[in-house]
Parts: sequence; C-alpha cells; structure tokens
Amino acid sequence: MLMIMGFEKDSLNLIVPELAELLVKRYQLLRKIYYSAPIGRRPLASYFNLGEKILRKEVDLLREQGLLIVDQRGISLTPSGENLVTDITPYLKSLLGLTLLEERLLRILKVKRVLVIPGNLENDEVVLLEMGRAAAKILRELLEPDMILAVSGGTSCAAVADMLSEGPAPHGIEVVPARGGLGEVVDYQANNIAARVARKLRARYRLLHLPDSLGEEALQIVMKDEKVQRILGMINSAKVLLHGIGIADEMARCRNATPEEIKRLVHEGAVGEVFGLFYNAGGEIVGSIPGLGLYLDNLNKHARHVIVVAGGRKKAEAIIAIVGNHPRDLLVLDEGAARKIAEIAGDNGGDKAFDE
Amino acid sequence: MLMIMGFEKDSLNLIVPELAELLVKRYQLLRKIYYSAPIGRRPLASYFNLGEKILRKEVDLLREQGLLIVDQRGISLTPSGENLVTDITPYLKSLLGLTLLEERLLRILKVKRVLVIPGNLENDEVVLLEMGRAAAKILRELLEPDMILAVSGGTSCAAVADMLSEGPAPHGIEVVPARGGLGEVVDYQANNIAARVARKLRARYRLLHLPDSLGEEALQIVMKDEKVQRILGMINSAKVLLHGIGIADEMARCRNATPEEIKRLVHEGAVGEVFGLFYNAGGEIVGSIPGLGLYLDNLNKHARHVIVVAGGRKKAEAIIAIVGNHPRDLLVLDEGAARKIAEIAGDNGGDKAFDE
DNA sequence: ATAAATGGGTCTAAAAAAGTCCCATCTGGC
DNA sequence: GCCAGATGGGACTTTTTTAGACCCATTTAT
Repeated sequence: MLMIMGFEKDSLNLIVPELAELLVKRYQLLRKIYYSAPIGRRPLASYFNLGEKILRKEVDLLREQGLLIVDQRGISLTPSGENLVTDITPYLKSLLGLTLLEERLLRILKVKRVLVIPGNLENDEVVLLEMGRAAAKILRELLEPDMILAVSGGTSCAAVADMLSEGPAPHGIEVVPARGGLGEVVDYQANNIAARVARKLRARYRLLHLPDSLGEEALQIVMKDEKVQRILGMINSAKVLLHGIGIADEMARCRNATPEEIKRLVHEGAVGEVFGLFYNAGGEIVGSIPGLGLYLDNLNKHARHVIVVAGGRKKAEAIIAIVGNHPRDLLVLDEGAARKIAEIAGDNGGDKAFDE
Repeated sequence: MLMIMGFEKDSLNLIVPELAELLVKRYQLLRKIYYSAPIGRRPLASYFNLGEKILRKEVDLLREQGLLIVDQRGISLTPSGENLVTDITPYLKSLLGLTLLEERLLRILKVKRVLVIPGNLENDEVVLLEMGRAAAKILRELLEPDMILAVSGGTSCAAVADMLSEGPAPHGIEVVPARGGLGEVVDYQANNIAARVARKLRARYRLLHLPDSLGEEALQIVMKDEKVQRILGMINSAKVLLHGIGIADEMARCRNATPEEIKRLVHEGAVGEVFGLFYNAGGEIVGSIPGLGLYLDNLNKHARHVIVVAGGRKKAEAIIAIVGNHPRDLLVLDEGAARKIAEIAGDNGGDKAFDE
C-alpha cells in the first residue's frame, strides 16, 4: 500500500501538533533503551533529566503497547520494540524535515551521500552510537578484498569501531591508523581504533608509533625507519578512509603545540582538523602537527571511498571547511551539526528541532 | 517524496497511540465546521456532547494552527483548514483501516467500487452530507449527453441532491423519479429529489404522481395513463440509477401496508427495500409496494451505472442482501455500516472504530 | 431598535499529573 | 552462598492542569 507522504507530514503536524513532540520523546527513549538495556528507571530518568514519575508514565505506556518489557533487571526492548525503533526512523526523519535537510546538505557540501541522525550528540550521547552504527554498516558494504582501510582517531571513529558488526570481511584487508599516537585517551587513538576495527572484521592491522611528544629531529629519524616507512606508504595508498573532524583550537590545545604555533593557527583562521592537518574556512591547509608535515596531503587522490563521521553543533564550521571544499563520499552527522550547517549556509528549513 | 505507508500506520499507532483519537476528534470538528460555518461555540459543544471549555480548548488549538478563524459571527474554516480537511481524509482512512475495509467490502459484495466515509451516520449527521458529496462528485463524472438518470427517495439520495455542485451537465439529460410519491416528508420523496438534482444539473426532469394511498384498482387505471406510461418507460430505460436502501420493516410500516402484508413480508424474511421492492437476505424479491408489481425488475439490465448510497449500522443487513446479490457499480456508505457488514461477514479487521 | 447569539473572561471545583519517599525483591559480584 | 546495591512497584502529598458554570460586552440578524 503506497501513499504520497510529503503533504501529510505538514498536514499531520497542523492538525496534531503534539505528534512530533510525543514521537520524538518516545523515540529517544526507545533508542536509549536499545543501547543500554537492561537499564533501570532511575538512571533513565536522570539521563533525560526527567522526573521519575513522568518517565514511569511513558514507560508504562510503551510497555502496554508491547514495545518494551520491564522486569527486575530493568527495562529492555521487546522484539517488536526493536523493529519499531528502526522502522520508524525514516518516518521520523521525514516528519522532522531531516530528509529535506539531507538534500540541502548535498547541495551545500561536496559530498555524494549524507546521513543525518536524529538528535544532538551534545545532549544525547546515544546519537554518537547511532552515527557509528550507520557509518559502520555502510563501511562494511564498501569493503573489497585486499583493500587498505585507514582510520583516524577521535570519539566518532571510536563509535564506528564499537558499532561495527562482528564477522569476517573480504580477504586481505588491512587496517592502518592514519596517524600516530596522540596525547589522547587510549580509546580514541587511531592505533587503538584501527586495532578494534580490524578485530571486528577479522582483518590484519598495523600500528604506527609516532608520539606527538617527540622532538622534530627525533621524529625525522624515526620516520626514516623502514617499518614506519612501509606503514606510511600503506596509509597513503589506502583505498578507504574513515575519519572524524576535529575542531582546530581544541585539537591544537589538546596536542602539545607551542603557544606561538597556536597563535599562528588562530591567525591563519584554522577551524578544522583532519589527520593532524589544520584547515581554514576556505579549506586550505594552514598548519599541521609538528614534524609530520604534509605527508598526507595526497591521501584523497588514492582513496576510493572517504567516509566522514562528525557530530555536534560546534563542529559545523569545521565540517563546512573540510567537507565543503574537499570531495567526500559519505558524511554521517547528527541533526545538531546538520541544522547548524544549514543555518550558516543561510538555508535553514525552519523546521522544529528534534532536541530540546 | 514517496514513502511506504502501510507499516507506518501500525508503527505510529504503536508508539503514539493517542494519535488516532486526537486526529479523529479534530477531523470531526473541522468537518462539522466545514458544513455548518459559521457556527457558535455552544452549538458545536452540544453537537459533540462536549463541555464548553473542552471544546474551546480544541478550537483555540486549531485556531493557533491557522486552520480556523473565530469572529463575532462564529467559527469558520480558513482556506488552509478547508484544504486540510480534504487532504487528510485519505490518510485518516488509512490510519483507521478504512482503506483495507473498502478492499474487504469489494470481496464481500458484488460491487465495482466502494467508498467508506469515516464516521457513523447515526451519531454524526455530517457523515450523511459527506456521503452525499462523495456520491454526487462521482455521479457528475458519469454523466453523458442524453442520459436518463433515475433517482429514488430517502435521506441518502436527498443528501446527494443537496451536495451536488451547481452547474450545467451534458445536454439532453433527463432526471426521473424511480418511484411515485411516498407517504414521507416531501424533502425525501423521489419526485422532489429528482427535481432538485435536475435543477443543480440544469437538466429537465419528469414527475411521477403515484401516491401509495391509491387503491389497487385506481392505481391500475392511473398507470394506463399515457403520460404515466411514458415516464415509466423512461425509468426502465434509465442509463444511470441512483438509489438508497431501505430497511424492510421500517419501510413497510412507513408506507401504509396492511398488517397481513407486513406479516407476510416478515415471514418471507424481507430485510431490504429498493424502489418499492422488498428483498430477503438471499437477494430475492419477496414483495413490493401494493399495485406496482415488479415493473422495475429489469431495471438493472438497461442501466449502465448503478450507484448506491446508504449508511448506518442498522442498514448493514439490507445492504448485504441487495448489494451482496445484485451487481452495483458504486457503493457509498459510512464507516458504521461498513464495519457492521464486515462483522456479519466474519471478516472484521479488528481496527478501532472512528466513532465513539 | 431589539432580542438573541457570539466569543471572551473569570472564578471555582475537580481531577490528573508529578514529585518524593519507602519497600520487598532480585541481581550480580565476590 | 552471601551481601551490597540496584531493581520496579506502591503510596502519599503537593502542585499543576483541566474542566465546569457563569457573566458580560459586543455584534449581528431580524
């Protein structure tokens, strides 16, 4: 049974304006439970900053609908609840105007495909997992035998690694980190993520040990090492690239850059960072992690598929700078970043936001 | 923008179960205002048996949505409100399962096309007008030059006449009453309806003066009259038939049938009546208005289009008896009758009912 | 001109919602 | 096999929302 949807989105919102709010609230709830089941009533309430009773009412309603079960261990989704949370997603996206937003971003940015995940990563950490799941699913579909897959660090790529389904991939795939060890939490380092992705894919992986703390000369020496050279070569010939996007000043501060280096980056208008390279709003490289130089500059030329995962309103400028000026194949972002990008581009849809 | 609807109907109902109730309530409200504008707050409240405040809340909400305007004369629909009430109808029908119900009735009955109007005629008189409007619209599309259109009496056909749009129809059309004057209110007599339909179509019409109160012999004499004979001939050669359906015992009691005649009809199992002919559940003619005999028996053979309009749960059996055994081209009924028919046929969808 | 109907405002009563606690029970770690 | 901690369910109170019943100034149709 097929029906034209477009007009009903608006019509339904007109005649039942509370629909969007109700739908979004319960969708968020189901989605959170999906990722955290079994979870107690109180942790759930505090997660959404809701009163205990108000959440209980929702849970009772959804339980009566057969969407979730609640037992002594906590609240979990029933099978039909799990089906629903995926089934309803395209409708929700249409209702919230995210489908239109995706089309808008296709025009604004230089990207072949866009996926906007409902919600705001800054308010709802489940959104990050959803982004990871979406990117991971597409990543798997891209894999072919003997491909080299280069991954960057950061929370976004970590989420992709976490949500990647376990199971064998085509033969001969190798996963490499696109950068050496950074001064971050180990879970978000490129090395670690490469290893996790490889484990999920049952593929090989290489590690690149280039701590940022190394001095310029030491770095030059290490980079002449045969092993390091081979991995650098692999990175540059990677067929699939998966990377997040950093906010320039955050990254510069996080990595031990000198104060004058930071000052210079600011002066040059750096807004975004990828693989240790800093970009200004025009998409030009205006700096890099000390010592590494621009050895990654020609990554895009060899890569066949470039996947970007990034979320949060504050990353909008960085996304525009990078994805707006350099062609990418897939961009997975959250609603927060997507709306902000559309706002900046002066092309916002005026739709109501999903998040509070 | 196209989307698959089927599953969303159920999915939306699952995750936002209050949607159906809200939608139906406001749809009913808009529909009533559409037909009664401008109408005051108090008459509206009493029409729906609602408290004054509770209705005011709904009206305020719909006003804020820009669907209706309220001024000193009362409440009316805005243009977008009028558009909405028609735009949302197919969605509402799908949500309530009426689209499925229509398909089910196609299988149960011998009819080419079915239209189920949301609501129950017995609780909401606006439903009758909606039925009339739907039938009238299709009737107009069927008209061709020099056609003879025969109409029956009753409230349903009267509604069709009322809702028929005013404007010229193809040339040479003639409207005739399918039966003589009955002992009913003048507005519901076939003669009167034929005249009103003709006026709307700017077509010619003939009247047939055969009061039921006439005795058997007098009737026989009148029927030999040349004029009467010609009209009877026209009726029998009508290309388009529009008729309602009567409930057997109501009709028998209403028309002055003798007690023994009523007894005989009951004994024969008469359940439905059309054009003065009584049908049992098997669709066989078991009686007729005295004197007229079966002169209309072969109506169907000449008619090219037969339209039936009938509503109300209590007419379900009659509809089954007649439309279930004699081929019709179009059946316009209300949700009440449609659901009852499906129940009787043991094939009910189990959907929630539109009406309270 | 006038009488009836209109929407809007207000006061009050009732009901529903939400916050806050407690408790029996079960789970999971050890 | 035990114990600490978390689980959902229930009960009570406070708050908020809702709904009912008026009255009133204005306007409209007669």
